Amino acid sequence: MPSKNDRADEAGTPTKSEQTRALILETAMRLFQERGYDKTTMRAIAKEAGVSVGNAYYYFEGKEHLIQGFYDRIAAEHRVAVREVLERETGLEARLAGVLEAWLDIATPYHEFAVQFFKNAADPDSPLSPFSPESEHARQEAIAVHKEVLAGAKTKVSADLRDVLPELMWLSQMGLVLYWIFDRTEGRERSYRLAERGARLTARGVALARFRVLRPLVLEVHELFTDFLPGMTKMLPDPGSRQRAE
Amino acid sequence: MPSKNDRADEAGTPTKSEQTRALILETAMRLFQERGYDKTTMRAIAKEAGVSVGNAYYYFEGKEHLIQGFYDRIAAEHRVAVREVLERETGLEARLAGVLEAWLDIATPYHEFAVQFFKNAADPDSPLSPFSPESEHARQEAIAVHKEVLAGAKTKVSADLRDVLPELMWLSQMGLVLYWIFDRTEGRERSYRLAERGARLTARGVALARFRVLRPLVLEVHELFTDFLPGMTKMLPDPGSRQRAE
DNA sequence: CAGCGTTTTTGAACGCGTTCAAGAAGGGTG
DNA sequence: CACCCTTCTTGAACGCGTTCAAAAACGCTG
Repeated sequence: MPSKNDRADEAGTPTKSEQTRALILETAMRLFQERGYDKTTMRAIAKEAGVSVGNAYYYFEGKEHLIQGFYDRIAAEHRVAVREVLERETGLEARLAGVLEAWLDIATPYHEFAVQFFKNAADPDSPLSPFSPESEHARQEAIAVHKEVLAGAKTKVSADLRDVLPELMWLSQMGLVLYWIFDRTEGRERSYRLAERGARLTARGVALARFRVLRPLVLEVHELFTDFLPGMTKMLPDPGSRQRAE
Repeated sequence: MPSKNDRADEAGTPTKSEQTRALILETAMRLFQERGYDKTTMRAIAKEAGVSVGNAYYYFEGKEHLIQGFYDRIAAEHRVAVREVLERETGLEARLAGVLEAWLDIATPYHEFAVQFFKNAADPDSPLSPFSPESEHARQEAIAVHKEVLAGAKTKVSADLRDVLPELMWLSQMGLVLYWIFDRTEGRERSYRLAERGARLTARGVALARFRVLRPLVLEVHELFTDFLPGMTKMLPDPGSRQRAE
């Protein structure tokens, strides 16, 4: 493993080790873009980067782990794009739609790899899954975006929903991503429409949540998600924790 | 490819070819159960079945395709179990919950392979995906179950919803399956609770759908799904666009 | 039965992801 | 500098899924 105590200096000069690691990662991402994931072999990556195959495995646990680079890149670009949207918009619907559409915009060039991405997401044991403990940080950041979407909106949100809604919105964003992966329409047109519609639906749902008739339904939703959402993040690896809420 | 015109006789004596095919499939499924998917090699399957590796590839396109057997098996068992439930129950909630819980019961022994399953589901190009054209038949059958759940229930269902609801219910069943795959609790306890809660939520949602305030929301949901659900099944393959890498 | 096209079967060979034992570089310490 | 310990690098070798050219078995027709 790369050493833990190298003079990394937080944004100082990168170590030799760090340079090698970065070189391998960048080469891999370039080749993935050029040839696609499957057609890019570990041997080719190593050769192109001027290192040995074994060396690539010294820095990365396996081929799949090299796509983490895309994940980080998209997340970073999304954070920037989101800032602009949230400074501009004040309505809940517009804010949510903006966030979702920004994601679609940014992810466009990577649509091809998204499948590979998702194959990992499908494996609960993979550290690359969005539900894995290793992704906890990224997941929390993504949820934080939705907290801000909600917090900055003029729309009043019922107290019941305020806690769970961001996680719910993140989950439905994952749903959108899933749809997008399967979307073969020109320019992912349908995904954009789904984002727009989904945002509208969410906004209207939130607006309606204060009506009396909806009380039981809102409660139901609330219970469902407080019960199962935190469970989702916690139920995976976890040494000996049992359920709490009834 | 195995010949198309063998004297299969619809439930008559199986051809030699069919026997070999079945032998390979059964051997594979047995070994998958005994050792798990990854630890079962194609060589081992062939050896155990007393055929050559190449022969296995003559009947099945690849290793993944051998898990289709589980898919069919679960579906068949589920149809039987569902019939009992639907004869017994009359309330929408109980019917839906029964159907979902029956699925969980039946799928229990296969939880281990579910991941593999889902990795295929994640690939839009894989014929094993529940969204693929090849799965059309199985999907329609599954949706038909939900149509019956709805049709046989005493609960009145608003006309708007009647058309899309079965597909929606199927989709949320897929969601449950996803949750179940990730569920590591003892006896998949949480999945059962999610099924129960989900059924309750659905039933209450349907019951409330006739209130006036909800008009716009219901319409929204309706439009969303008529727009995107049939699209989902139709947008994938398309006539001319077979491209599949060579 | 001989001849011939089709279906089925074979197993060596290929390409790829991954592992690992062995060696090279680096960097302290006396 | 000589020593040793850690970090890094190497590439041959392994196991597996998959392919394919060639052989065998089958089934039909004259």
